[in-house]
Amino acid sequence: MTEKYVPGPVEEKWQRLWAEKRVAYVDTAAPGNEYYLLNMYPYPSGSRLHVGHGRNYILGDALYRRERMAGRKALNPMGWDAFGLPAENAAIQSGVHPREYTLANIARMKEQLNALGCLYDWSKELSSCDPEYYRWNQWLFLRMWERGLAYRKTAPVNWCPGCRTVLANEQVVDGRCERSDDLVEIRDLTQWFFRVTDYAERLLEGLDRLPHWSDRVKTMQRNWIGRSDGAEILFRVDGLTEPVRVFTTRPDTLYGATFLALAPEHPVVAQLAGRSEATRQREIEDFVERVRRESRLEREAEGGAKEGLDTGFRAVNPATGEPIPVWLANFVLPDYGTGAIMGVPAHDQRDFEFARRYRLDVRPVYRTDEGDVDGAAMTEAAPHGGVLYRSGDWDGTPSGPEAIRKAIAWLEEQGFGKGKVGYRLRDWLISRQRYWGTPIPAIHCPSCGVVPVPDADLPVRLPEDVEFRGAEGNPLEKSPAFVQTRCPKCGGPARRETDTMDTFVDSSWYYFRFLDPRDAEKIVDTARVDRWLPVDQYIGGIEHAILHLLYARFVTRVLKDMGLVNLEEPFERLFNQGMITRLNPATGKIEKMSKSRGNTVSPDELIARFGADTVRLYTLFIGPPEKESEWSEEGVLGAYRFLNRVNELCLRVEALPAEGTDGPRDGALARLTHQTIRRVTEDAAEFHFHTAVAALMEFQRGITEALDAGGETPAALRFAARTLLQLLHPIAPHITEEWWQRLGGRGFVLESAWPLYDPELATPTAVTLVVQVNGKVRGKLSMARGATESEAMAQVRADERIRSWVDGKEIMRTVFVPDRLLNLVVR
RNA sequence: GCCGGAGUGGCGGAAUGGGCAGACGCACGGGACUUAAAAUCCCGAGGGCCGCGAGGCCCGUGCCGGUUCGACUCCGGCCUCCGGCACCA
Repeated sequence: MTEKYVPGPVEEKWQRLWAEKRVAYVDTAAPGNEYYLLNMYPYPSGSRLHVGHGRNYILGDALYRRERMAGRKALNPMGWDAFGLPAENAAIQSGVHPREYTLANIARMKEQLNALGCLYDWSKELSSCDPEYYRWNQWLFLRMWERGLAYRKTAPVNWCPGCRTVLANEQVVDGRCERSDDLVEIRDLTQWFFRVTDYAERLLEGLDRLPHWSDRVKTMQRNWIGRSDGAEILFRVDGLTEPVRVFTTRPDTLYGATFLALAPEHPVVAQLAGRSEATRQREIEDFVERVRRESRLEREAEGGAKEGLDTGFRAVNPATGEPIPVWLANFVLPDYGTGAIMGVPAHDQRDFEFARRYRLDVRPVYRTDEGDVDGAAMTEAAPHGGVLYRSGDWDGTPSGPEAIRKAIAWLEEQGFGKGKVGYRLRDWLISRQRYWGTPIPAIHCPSCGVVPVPDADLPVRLPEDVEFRGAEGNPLEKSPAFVQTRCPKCGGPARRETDTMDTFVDSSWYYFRFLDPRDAEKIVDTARVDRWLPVDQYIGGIEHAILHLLYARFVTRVLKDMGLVNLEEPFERLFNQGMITRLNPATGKIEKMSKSRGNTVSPDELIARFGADTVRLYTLFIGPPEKESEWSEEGVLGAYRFLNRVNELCLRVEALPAEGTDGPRDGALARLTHQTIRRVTEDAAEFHFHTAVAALMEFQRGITEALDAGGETPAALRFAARTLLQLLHPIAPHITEEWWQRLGGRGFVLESAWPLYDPELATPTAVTLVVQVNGKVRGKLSMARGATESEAMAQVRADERIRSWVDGKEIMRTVFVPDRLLNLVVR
C-alpha cells in the first residue's frame, strides 16, 4: 500500500542532474554580492582524512548548500594534497608507481564524494602532484631564496629512521615521528629551511585579529611560537676574544649568576677544547659526543639527569665583576635562545639542581622565603646559604616587570647587553630525502656553488625512470638523467639537488590557486584574490592546528610582502570538526575511526543499504560537530526511519486535493512552520545541524499530526511540507529534491530561496507560565502571551494546588518575568 | 608545572543576556497490527519515597562553599578526564 523510500535510484538521478547543471560552479560574481569560499583538502595518498568518517565533507556540503539557498555566491573547490610518503611506501611495497597509486586514490575518493552527493566545483580542481601545480611551489621557493627566506644550513636535524628522511620540528611528537611513530634521532645534515622565525611576531600578533578561530587553536599556536621577553647579556670569557651571549627572561637576577652553562653544540666549545690541556680536551670531546648520541626523546625527557662538565675556563659576571666557572650542560639546548645560559641557582629550580649536584655557588639576590626556589633546601646546599648577596632587589625595586626593565636599562647603559625577545619557534625544515614530492629547484656546481634553477627552466619535473626499493635512500639520487645537469651560471657539469619539499609547502598556498588553477602565467591572480579571499569558512581537523595552519599563515604573509596578495590572514573563520570514534573490535576500546586501526565503516556499503541521505543525516545528527562522536549502527537506523516518515508524509500530502496555492497566514501549523524555520536557520548558522535535525523531526511529527487531525487546509499542509523539504535539503539533498519536484516545487530545492520566518508567527501565542513558591516549582499556568502579573495572580488564586502552598502564609514579595515565571516569596 | 577545553539519565546529547533540567535520537519495557516474525505505528520511563488509585512529596547537572526570590548557567576553592606546551633559560 505505502510506497517505501528506496535509496539508490533517487540519489543517482539527482546526482546526474546536479552534474549536468554544474551547480557548484560559480566563477565570476557581480560586485556587491557576498562571497563564500569554503575550503577543504584531503590527502588521497595519505591516511589523515577519509571520506565516510571524516565528517568535514558532509558538513562542508551542507554548509555550501545552505549558503547557496541563502543567495550567497559560493565557491566550493577541491584540492588534493597528493604528494607524500604513503604513496612512496606503497610503491616500495607493491612496485606500483606513486603516481598511479595516487591517481587511483583520487579517483576512488572522487567517487565516494560524489556518492555522498557532495557538490564540488570540479573546474577548480587541483592536485599538488601535477607539474603545473608544483612548478609554482618551485617558483615560490626561488622567490623566497632571493629574499633570504629560503636557505641551506648544516644543523642537527630530526631524522626518522623509518621514513628515512628528516622531519620538521612540528612533525616530531613526543620524540617520535608524527607519521610512522618511529623514535626520532638527531643527525647533522645540510638541509633547506624556510625562515619562518622572521615572521614569529607577525604570526603571533595576527592571532588577535582572528575572532572566529577557537581559543584552543590560537593557544596552541601561541604556545608553539613561544614568545618570551628578556635580555641578551654578554659574558666575557678568559681566552676568548668574543664574549658569550646569554639569553635570560630574568636579567634582574644577574647578581645571582654563579656559573655559565653552554650547550655542548655551542660553537665556542671547540675553541675552548682546543685551548685546554690534553686531558681536559679529551674530557670535553667525550662529553660533547655523549650528549649528541642521546636521542631527542632522552634529551627532552623531564627529570632526566642534569649532566655537566667544568671546562676549566672562567667568565666574568658583569654585575659583580667576579669570576664564575664556565660549564657544559646537557640541559642547555643549542637551538633555543643563544645556546648558552647564565646559571642562577637561587632563583631557578633547574639551575639549582645543577648547582647542588656539582656543588656550585648559590647566591640569592632577593628574599627567597616566597621566592623561586625552596629556601630551606637552598640554605642547606649553598655555601652562602640564606645570606642576601645584595640587600633588596634590583636597585631597591621589588622583583617584577619594573625590576627587569631597570636591569635592562642598566645593561644597555653599561654596554653589557640589551633587551631581547626570544621565540621557541624554529625555522621550517622543508628538505625531504624522498622521491614523491616537489623537487627543490637548485643545482650544485663545483665552481659556482649552489645555484638557483632559472625560472625559464621550471618546472623541474620528477623523473619517471626511478626504481623503488627498500632501504637505499632517496630514489632520486639513482636517476642519472635527473641528477646530472649543467650549471646555469658557468655551463659546466653540475649535480641537481635531490631533496624534495615537505608536503606542507603544497598545502600552504593552494587556496589562492583554486581561483584559477590553470593560470600558466602567474602563481595567483591578485584581483581574484581581492575579490574572494580570505576564505570565509575553513573546515578541517584539529590535527592541523599547528602544522598546516601556521605554515599557511606564514606563506600568506610572504606573498603579501611580495606584493601578490593584500591580506595576511587567509582563513576568516576556522571550524575544527571533531573525529568520529567507534568501538574497535580488536582492542575493545573506543578509538578514532581510521583505516590503520581497522574500525572503519564502509561508506559504500552504508550508502548501498540506506542511501546517501541516511548517511549524511546520521553523520550530522550524531552530535555537535566540533566534538568527538561515537558511531553506532543502531543510530543509522534511526536516521533511516526518519527519512521514511518524511517520505510517508510527502506521499499523503501528494494525495491531497489540489486547491489554492497561497500559504496560510496563521493557524497552528503555520506557527509551527515559522518556529521551525527560525530554529533551523539559527542552528545551521552555528553548524549545529544535530539540533536542526531534532527541530525537523518535531516538525515532521507536527505535520503528520495535523494531517491525522484534519482541520488544516491542503494549501497549509503543502506549504508546511515544502518548507520541511527546503530546511532538510542541506542535510538530505536527494529525497528532498525528489519530493520537491513531485509536490510541485519549481526547479531545484537547491536553487529555491532559503525560507524566511515571520518573527510574529514564529513566536507562540500561548505560553506556559511557571509558578514558583520560594523558588520551587509548584504549578504551571497556561496563559496568553503578554499576560500581566495581575492576570497571573488572578489565576493563581483560582488554582487549588498552588493556593495550598500559599494559604496561611504572608506573601513578602513577588517576582514576575513576563511569559516565563511568577515566583511568590512567602513566610 | 603552565595554557586551553570538558564533566548532565543505560547511551549520544538538549537547555547557559540565571527562570519548567533531560528536547531529539538510540537502547529498553508495554501495547496495536500479524497465524507468527520482521517492518511500522502508539504509549512509558532521572532516582527515591508515600498512595489501591487519580496523584503527591523529597533528592538530582563532578565535589565543597558563596551570590540570588531563583543557579546546569554567575563567583571562590577543589576533583577527574581530554588536548596542547614544557630541562625554553
